[in-house]
Amino acid sequence: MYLDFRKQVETLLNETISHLGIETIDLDLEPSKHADLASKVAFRIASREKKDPKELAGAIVKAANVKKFPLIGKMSAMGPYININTSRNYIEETISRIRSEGTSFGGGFCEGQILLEHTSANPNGPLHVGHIRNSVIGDTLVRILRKAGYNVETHYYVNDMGRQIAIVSWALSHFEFDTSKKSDHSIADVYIEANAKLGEEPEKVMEIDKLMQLVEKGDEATIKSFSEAVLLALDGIKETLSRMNIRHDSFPYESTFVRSGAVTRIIEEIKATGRTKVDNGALVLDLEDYGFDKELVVQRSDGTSLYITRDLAYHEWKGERADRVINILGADHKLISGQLKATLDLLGKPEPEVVIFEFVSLPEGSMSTRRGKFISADELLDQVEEQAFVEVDMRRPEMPEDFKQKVAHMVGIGAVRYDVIRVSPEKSTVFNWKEALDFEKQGAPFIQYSHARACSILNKAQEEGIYNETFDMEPSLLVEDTEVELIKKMAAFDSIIEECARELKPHTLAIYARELAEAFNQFYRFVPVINIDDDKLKATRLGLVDCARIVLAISLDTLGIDAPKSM
RNA sequence: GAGACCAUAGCUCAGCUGGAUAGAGCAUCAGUUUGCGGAACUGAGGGUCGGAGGUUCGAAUCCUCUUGGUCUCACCA
Repeated sequence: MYLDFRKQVETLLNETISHLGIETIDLDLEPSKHADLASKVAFRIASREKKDPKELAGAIVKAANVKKFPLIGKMSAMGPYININTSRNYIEETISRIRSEGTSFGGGFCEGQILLEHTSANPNGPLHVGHIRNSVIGDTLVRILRKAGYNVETHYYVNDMGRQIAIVSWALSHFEFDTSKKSDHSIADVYIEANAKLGEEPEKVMEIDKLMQLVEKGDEATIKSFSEAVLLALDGIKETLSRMNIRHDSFPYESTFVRSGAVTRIIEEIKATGRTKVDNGALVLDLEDYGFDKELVVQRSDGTSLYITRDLAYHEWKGERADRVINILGADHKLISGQLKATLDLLGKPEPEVVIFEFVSLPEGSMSTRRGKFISADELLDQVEEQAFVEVDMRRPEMPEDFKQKVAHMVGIGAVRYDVIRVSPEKSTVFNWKEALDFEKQGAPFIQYSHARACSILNKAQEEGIYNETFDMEPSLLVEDTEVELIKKMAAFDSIIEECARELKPHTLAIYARELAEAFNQFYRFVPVINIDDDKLKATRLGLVDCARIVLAISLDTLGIDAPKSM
């Protein structure tokens, strides 16, 4: 809704400025605390034409034909700033749209095909608390982009032929596999054991190299043993992801690009650029003019492919199938993804948009699956749900066990997801048990609570027969400050989605959802809803509660957090 | 050693392409209608925006230097 208002303001200002005989220029619009939208365009014109910005702002406001635009209310100049407010019509239109559009409110303004890859952790163990930052950022972006209107396909790119997997496969034939545990955890056990062994007896590394060559050549037995190892880990990983409301549409395997011949083809293309040479038997590519000092190794001296080469083939494939290709990657991939983009550019192929997130480390240092130094996602989720159960039990002791468990799950997962997504990806963090288990009052539970509260109010009203979705509302009766604030907040939802989708910054939505919940709580605190005599006003306010319920539910859903009807 | 990213209130963080008195939450302190879910609401205190220069009418935001942290610099992924 806010996007429509903004568009009208843009049209109005452009018309007005050109009417004044001034060349069009960046309108420099921004939301402001002084108005629903503010323009700094007077500064821009002033510096170009050596005029007084205050006078210009005044002149523009005076010349503007506001009446033509139904969503625009008051427009005024405050010094050099032009402040624009929404109209009463905007408020009432917002209400009627939420009621008619329901859960599709606030989205659907973009179109196109997107391929988004996230998580893609090596199948050599369970997801740990660092990996889930990738998963949560990725999945939230997927939900945001879908809400915006894109058709999004999600990928988990599976490394099924790298060195790590060769080690896992080797480990499975040398060490005991514990079938009593979740399979991804048992894979980690043998992987850690194998790495320790290889450290003690370096001559065994040759056996790993041998396995890699066999796989690359297409040796059936080796391929089968690799893929068994991968599936064991992947099954466990999928289970963890699904616990966090995350699922991928497809799991492309690295090996398919080797077997299809795509890797060989792309190596030929790279050679054809004339920028490669053979160094100690390995094929290397010069990317110095892209700012990379060191040459990029594209093929090993024994002829086997490398991660980067397979990834190039994968990206070529992705680029042919989508308008936007997005990857969520950890900070350790900064350099390699830069090299990947440079190489794709060199080959004239579309480059992916890369979202990099910084690492989550432990107080004692960085995490490592290989060394067994990590906190698994499963462990975190178990602990958090357990703590959430304690909280529910404390507040709703009379409720049955399965209710408490269900709520504890929703609240626990919500808390973890919210905690990850509220921080912008470029901040590195240190994992801390005490903080992880502390249910921040204004985090996910706060938003979920607001939703449950709205549901419960409506439920009560329906039982008493004083409200249902078809009741007539009279939006003109909604004039209290807290009511208007709540409505404006709901109206802004589309602009938040638009911004998150454009800049790939999901944390803004987390903040928004919290503010929306806050606006609802304030409204409900200050304005009587059920306990009033005026039936029309009562139905109207209940209708507003219903709208808030809808937008809270959409917001939570877009964050991948369950919206409980009661908690 | 080189490069990239980060540094804002006691703690965790917002702050969009430089622009109107630097914002939230947590924590602390003080309060709240016999009124609808108190996992709620109101208010207060708390900041040399790591440091030093510079560009600009204007800098938390841009440039340079500097300090501290994270990540990277493999024929690993």
